[in-house]
Amino acid sequence: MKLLIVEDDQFHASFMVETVGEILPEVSEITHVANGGEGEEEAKSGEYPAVILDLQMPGRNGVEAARTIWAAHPETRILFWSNYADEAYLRGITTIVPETSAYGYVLKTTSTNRLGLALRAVLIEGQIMVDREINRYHQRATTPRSTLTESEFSVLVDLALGLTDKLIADRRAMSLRSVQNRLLSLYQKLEVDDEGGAFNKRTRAVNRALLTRMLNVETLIAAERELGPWYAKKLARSK
Amino acid sequence: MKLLIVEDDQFHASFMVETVGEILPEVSEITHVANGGEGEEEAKSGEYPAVILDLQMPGRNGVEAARTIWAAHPETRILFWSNYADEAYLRGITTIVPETSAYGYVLKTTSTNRLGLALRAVLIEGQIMVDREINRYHQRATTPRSTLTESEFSVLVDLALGLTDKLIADRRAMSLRSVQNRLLSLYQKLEVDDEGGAFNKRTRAVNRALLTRMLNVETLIAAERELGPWYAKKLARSK
DNA sequence: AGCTAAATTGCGGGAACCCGCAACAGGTTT
DNA sequence: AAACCTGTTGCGGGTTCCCGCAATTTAGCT
Repeated sequence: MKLLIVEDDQFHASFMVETVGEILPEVSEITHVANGGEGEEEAKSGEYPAVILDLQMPGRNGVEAARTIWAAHPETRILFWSNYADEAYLRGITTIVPETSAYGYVLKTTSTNRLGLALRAVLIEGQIMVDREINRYHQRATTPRSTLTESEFSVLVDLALGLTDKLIADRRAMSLRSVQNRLLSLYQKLEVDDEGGAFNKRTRAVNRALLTRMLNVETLIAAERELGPWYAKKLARSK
Repeated sequence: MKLLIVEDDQFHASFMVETVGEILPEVSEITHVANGGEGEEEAKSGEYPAVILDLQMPGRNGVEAARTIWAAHPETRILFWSNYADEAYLRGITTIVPETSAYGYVLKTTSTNRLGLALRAVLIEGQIMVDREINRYHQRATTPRSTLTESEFSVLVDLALGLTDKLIADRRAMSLRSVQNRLLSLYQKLEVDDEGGAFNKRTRAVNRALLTRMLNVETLIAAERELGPWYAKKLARSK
């Protein structure tokens, strides 16, 4: 079985190569590339039933790479690993993972034991496995900040891109007032409080989302790339 | 000579220990801790003339750790190393480095050669050394986006914290209109354009600053911690 | 001291934002 | 069928933001 490793940090890459060598005798050949673009290129061949993807990389990040890989080969099993337990990543992954495939998400700080377990479970057995450290964010109803719905999240992204209410309404195909309602519930869930005119709710919400790792810069970069074409088309349409 | 290494990634830490062992025979003893808080604690003893600090760490980050270390022992030589060439880090460092000391800033992706050079130059010779990849950001007048002044930057931080114009004016001790002038020049330098009502300049500016790495989340976390006490005092005052 | 460029502040108004109130639709429960 | 919960939309007005205009202060230079 051939395995593709996409990882820009050479120390982490060599550690991963070594670990896989020890734990997965099924793997006959390991290819290692150092960024998302090369990873997509390499995976295009369809020779890799299993891929390990770093999430934060210069250029195209892991989620974007996964999207194009899965678009061409939906059965590919992908193990993501990352420095951070950002909810934004998990959200990005779960919305693009195909039914037919398997994925995993482990932190780089996990023990070698748990990493080995994930390697086997996801890449060999085709299970879905998410590090409990990450999952913690996803479903703790105990905290005041509850999870966002899908539509709330997309409005949050647009907000963080710096769009006006009107343009968000346009993009997400809803009325202006609905957008503002979404924002209202966002403010509540992010615990954004006016405090008597001390805070600008709009930017404060972005701040809270970033600090709670509900949103991250990589996601914004990717979102910006998606916004570009849409906006250009809109301009052409309105002329 | 005793050396303190503060680094949360174990692979990077062991690589650094190894490299130092090879390149700096002057170092007789290496202590390694895994986060900023422990680093400050360890450095309090004053036994370390030289420190190597990772910048992004869970909990207290490298810039904050450096501040407390330098506050107690201003002659300490500190080499920062980081995954990212964020202008925000460099700005944070240059504003706190004491006259009597030396510092360096290298990327984790630099060659072992250059890293060795920096180790010797900064920790042994007491020079100041900044990776050219980072310095690039600092002083390229050629790009449309020119560098921010100190006061523009502080307004940018407050903006990203989600404060209103009024509160920024209060905090930075200037008039409301001045704050707005600062914002105006910020918008220009960050190339924030209204585009006929499509963008909210406020959030768009934060977005641009984050994507160009002029600002980063770690800086925001630190800024939030500074804001807290001031705001509490203000509330008490106004009562 | 005197002159000029740059920065600071006040004023005013148009636009966007924030949100309470209220009407309405679709789906679920009783 | 009636009550109910959730999500969408319009309207109105109070607030903040954005910025042109103009007067004033500060900083830098001769």
